[in-house]
Amino acid sequence: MTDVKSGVNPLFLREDDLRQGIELLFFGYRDFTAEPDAMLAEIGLGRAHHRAIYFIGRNPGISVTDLLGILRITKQSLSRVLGDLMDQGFVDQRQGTRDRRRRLLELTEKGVELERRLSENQRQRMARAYRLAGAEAVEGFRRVMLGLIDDADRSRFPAPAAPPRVVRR
Amino acid sequence: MTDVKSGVNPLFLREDDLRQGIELLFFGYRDFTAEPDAMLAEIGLGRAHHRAIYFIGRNPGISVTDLLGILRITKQSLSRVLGDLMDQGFVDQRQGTRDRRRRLLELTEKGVELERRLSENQRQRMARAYRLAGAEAVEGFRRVMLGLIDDADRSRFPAPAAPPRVVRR
DNA sequence: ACTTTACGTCAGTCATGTTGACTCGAACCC
DNA sequence: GGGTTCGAGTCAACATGACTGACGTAAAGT
Repeated sequence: MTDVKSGVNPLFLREDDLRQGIELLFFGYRDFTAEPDAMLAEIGLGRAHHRAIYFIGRNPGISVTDLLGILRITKQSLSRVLGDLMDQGFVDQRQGTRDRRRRLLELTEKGVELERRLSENQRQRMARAYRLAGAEAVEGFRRVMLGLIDDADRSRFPAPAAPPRVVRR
Repeated sequence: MTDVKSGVNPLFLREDDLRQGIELLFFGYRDFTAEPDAMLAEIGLGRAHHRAIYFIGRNPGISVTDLLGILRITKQSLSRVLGDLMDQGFVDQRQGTRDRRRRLLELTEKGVELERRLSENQRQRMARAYRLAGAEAVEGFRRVMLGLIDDADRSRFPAPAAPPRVVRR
């Protein structure tokens, strides 16, 4: 598949459209994470801590194994991150009742506050993008991103009850 | 999970819609990079090398400074990466003619081949997502992603050539 | 002539990931 | 009851990709 630029692609998609998608993802992700990264650096934490805090906040009482499944890193890596977060009082563990082997993770009040500060930045950036693009575009964004995600994780995103709506100010 | 999301959001968008966007980006990026990362690991390179190769291929003759501007990393970091790529014969440098301080970067034939292999995977994933989502969704994806990107880099993405769909408001 | 720019390099540090091996206690199964 | 699997944690060693800071050199700009 050599680059016959304006030629017909068997997928009906032009090479440049695909490349543009790749680049949008690169630049989008880069800019999406830059500001929270800077905030985290100030308190000696990194992006990995943000991810852990985010998903614990999103799934209170999640087990270590389930969190590993989301993050797709090794338990040794996560262990270091969780250790930092627990030492600094952002995260608490409690033993599972039904299965006492499980350590269920929760944000402390301090953790909730940090999560809010970090994600607020990203929510605002996302909100700005949604507002600029319009409601219809948001649904398109959702559909394309879903297509990029492995089947295994697609189920984390149920179809919206009502289409994500942009509320006029 | 117990999502006790308190009622009113100071933003104009529902909290959950924004969170879903954040998560789509996280999972999408994670899955988008996983396979090329695995290929790179086999030849002792990493994601940083892929990024350099990609943008050199995309901008043949780009200067080191310009590449730094795209990647937003330090010259020391890029230097290591470029060194690896030049040692292994994926990238060539030539001196600028107008400005002889500049080192203009280009992929060798071997570099082009590697870039093709790596990005082919991502192009196919992107093509699949585009096909599943449909043409209209692709435009929406483009618009939302653009909104996530810092103003400074927005200009890298000119409006699509085909239907210059003017959206007001 | 002086300053700035483009690039490179040396040296040290940090964050985040990896493999592999091992322990411990709880749960599961025959 | 006993053996095995599972969830979690730990120790050790290592790779990668980022960072800061300092310094050097050559070319271009003023």
